[in-house]
Amino acid sequence: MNAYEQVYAHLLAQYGPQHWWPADSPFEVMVGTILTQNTAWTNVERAIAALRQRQALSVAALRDMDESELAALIRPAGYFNQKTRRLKTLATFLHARGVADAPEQLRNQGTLAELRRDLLALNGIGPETADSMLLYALDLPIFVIDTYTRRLFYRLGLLQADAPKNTAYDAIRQQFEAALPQDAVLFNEYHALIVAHAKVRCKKQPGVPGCSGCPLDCPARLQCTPSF
DNA sequence: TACCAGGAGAAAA
DNA sequence: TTTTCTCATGGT
Repeated sequence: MNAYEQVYAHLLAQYGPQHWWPADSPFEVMVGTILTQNTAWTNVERAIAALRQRQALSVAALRDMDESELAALIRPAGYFNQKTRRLKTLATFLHARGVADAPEQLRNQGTLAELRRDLLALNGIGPETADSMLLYALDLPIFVIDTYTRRLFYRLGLLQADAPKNTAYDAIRQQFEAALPQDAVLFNEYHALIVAHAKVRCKKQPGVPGCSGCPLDCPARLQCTPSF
């Protein structure tokens, strides 16, 4: 068992299955990936709830909706003007691809690499958002790299350097994918567990060398000694 | 009050 | 090419 598999086993044992993504449909996942950009999930939930109340969680509804109304609905998620444009772009894309009624069918329209390229070409969809859609909405085996992933694996010494957010995304992703079986279910659970771990707050003696309060690194952002 | 939260794109250096 | 700025709300 390599280091990446050991970390996964550790996280799964500690936190259990996370059952991500928290959504009722693949399209809701796609909407959520945009709404959660640089935003706490609790705020996204408010926006999703408003969209559901308005029966707007469909490609057609988002395409047809007035921009000002859409912006008002997603206001709790922040960046509402930006995200309004991004949701409109996504809905227009899915409609153009002929999958407005079943967005999950997008997965049958090309290889993983082709679909990723097409999503990245859309304004407002970067690597993390595209990969979240591919993994959590389309069940395709691609590993999502986010801030939590970088921080945890840098602290564990499994990443060479704490690379800036705008660089080395694909290099880090490929490092994970090379070390693990190409399994969407595994990638799904692994990333969700990393997020679950990041949200935990250390309650023991953080900052003390050798602190055993955390199994991997200190979620309190302090310098507990990483251990397996 | 200041900072952070499941980023991305444009502008500036 | 790399770094900085902008977008914005809600919780702590």
